[in-house]
Amino acid sequence: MDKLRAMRWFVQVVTQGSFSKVAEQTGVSKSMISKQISALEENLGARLLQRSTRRLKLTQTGQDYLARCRDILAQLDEAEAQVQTLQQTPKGRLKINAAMALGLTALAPAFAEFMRRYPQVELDVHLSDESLDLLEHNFDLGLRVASCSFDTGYVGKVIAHFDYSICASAAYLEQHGPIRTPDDLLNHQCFEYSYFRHKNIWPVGANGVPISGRLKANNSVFILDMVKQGLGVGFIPRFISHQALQSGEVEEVLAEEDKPPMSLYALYPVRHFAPPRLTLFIEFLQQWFAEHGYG
Amino acid sequence: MDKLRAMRWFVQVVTQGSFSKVAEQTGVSKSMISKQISALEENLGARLLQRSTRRLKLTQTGQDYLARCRDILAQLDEAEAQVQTLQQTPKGRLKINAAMALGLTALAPAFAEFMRRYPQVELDVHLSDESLDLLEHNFDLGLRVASCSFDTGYVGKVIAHFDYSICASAAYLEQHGPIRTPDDLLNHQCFEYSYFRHKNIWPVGANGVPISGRLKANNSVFILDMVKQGLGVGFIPRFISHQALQSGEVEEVLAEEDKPPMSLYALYPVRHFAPPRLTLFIEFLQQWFAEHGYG
DNA sequence: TAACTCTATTTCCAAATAGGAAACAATGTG
DNA sequence: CACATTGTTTCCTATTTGGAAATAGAGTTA
Repeated sequence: MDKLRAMRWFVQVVTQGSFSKVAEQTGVSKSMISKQISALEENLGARLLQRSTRRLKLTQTGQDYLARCRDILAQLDEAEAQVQTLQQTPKGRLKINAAMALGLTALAPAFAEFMRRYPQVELDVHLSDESLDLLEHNFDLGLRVASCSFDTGYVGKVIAHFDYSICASAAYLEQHGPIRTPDDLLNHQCFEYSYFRHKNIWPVGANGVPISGRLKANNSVFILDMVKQGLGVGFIPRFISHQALQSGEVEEVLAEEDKPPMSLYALYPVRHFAPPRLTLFIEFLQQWFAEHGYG
Repeated sequence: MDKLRAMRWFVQVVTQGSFSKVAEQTGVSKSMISKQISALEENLGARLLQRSTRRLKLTQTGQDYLARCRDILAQLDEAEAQVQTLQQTPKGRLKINAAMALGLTALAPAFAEFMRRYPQVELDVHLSDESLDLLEHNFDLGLRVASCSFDTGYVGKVIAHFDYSICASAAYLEQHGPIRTPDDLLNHQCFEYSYFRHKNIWPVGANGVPISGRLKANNSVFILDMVKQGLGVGFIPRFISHQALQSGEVEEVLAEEDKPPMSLYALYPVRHFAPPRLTLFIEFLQQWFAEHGYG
């Protein structure tokens, strides 16, 4: 029996409060979790969890053992991190969470380059826009833009700086007239991004401009696509619009106006020793973005 | 792969300096040890041992990892000991070393009683008269009589007190005459015990008596058997002669004379937390011998 | 109270793995 | 230069693992 794995699962079961959740997250069947926890209890000669079908509760013994498990597992990770530091050969898996649009645009080429350079490191990338608890889902790293509400127990580090771009297609501009000052936006189809901090006020000009339009969406890539098709104007992070601007599919307007800066943050758990592959990855990202003009 | 077991084996391999020795002691094939150590290295992505067919040498990484392994494994044992302390249900295996004669006589009934009372505890008893290194062979407990040269890293505790008896068979005494004073021994067939501290001087009377006889042996049980068969007189620990004296097979002579006392020592490794089954076992022995008149 | 839903557990079976015997390779020894 | 000893590899079987599905149990809702 793989006792270490059982211990890891035990810790997860307690933090998740459910066998099934752990099974789902870990990618094994719940029968496995059940069997292994039982085997662990059998092996220890003690019941760790008081189970009912609806609720799990740590026994006194389980409480004590849990703390020791956490400690032991942390030390084990530390030992392996140390080995890899000595070996200079980053290995293992990184479980990464990133916002959907970010992953589909700015991160993809950077990740690809990393994977080419370090063939021993495996990536487990979860793209999602829901802000889920990194700790509970055992993410090694979270990548978020301009989010300052960091999970407790995580460290935030700035990886890159982005800015916004206001985009429209040439066809659209020709049809609806040019945009030369912020106030011109008042008469245009301006698309609202659902999660945008300032809602329907675009932060350009002295006091911002209240915009309106027929489309509101929760995904900037989708909005960009609508812009490409000449349906309106978008306030779009440059890392998303970059390619379309290069290719001429869309044009930037009000480029000279000041727009609020954004930062890409790396969030990772506070640990005594972070595994080398993690620090390596973060440093790699930082350098990659610097080299691509997003320093 | 059972990484914990691999780590244990790795530590053992280093202390023993050999795969084969560990295989023999652990009771698995050497191919297993080899495979598991290799798997551990593979898993870590680092070589731990520099091997030649004749010599093993820790790599720098191995040295670091070894220390952490020791630490982690100790903590794991501690955690499990703690669980069992909370549960009050001693479980697991005790690997015990004891002198041959001791095991065959005094210890056997005590061990049997222990096994009846605590069915969850397994015993792995090694009887041998060679004084081997308890630590290197991973013994939880050593039982030795009057030995004060404790291994380093072990704690010694007195379990019981024995005395000697001078024995002869009724037939022998009838044939060779009675033994009423220490000096009478000079004219008798007195058997010498090879490992006896005082060699051929029996410590009775004012200055001891130099004895001689046709038999010298390194096993008191064997000597007792010779005594039973009427071949001579033996200076025999009472825990060995006890039964024969009770049954009348042999008779005690010079019972009133002072003889040097012996102590039964329990030797066990110094640990932060000894497993409950070990402290339980030692306390049990102590009590058992007290109840049987050897306090 | 009954149907329902979401748990953990058990059962059963196919697939993977563990683990030993023996052949093999390599290195220090006499 | 044989020899003895040690770690590795190979090959094969017995065991174990682990998932799908059935089962069982407890809270929730109609």
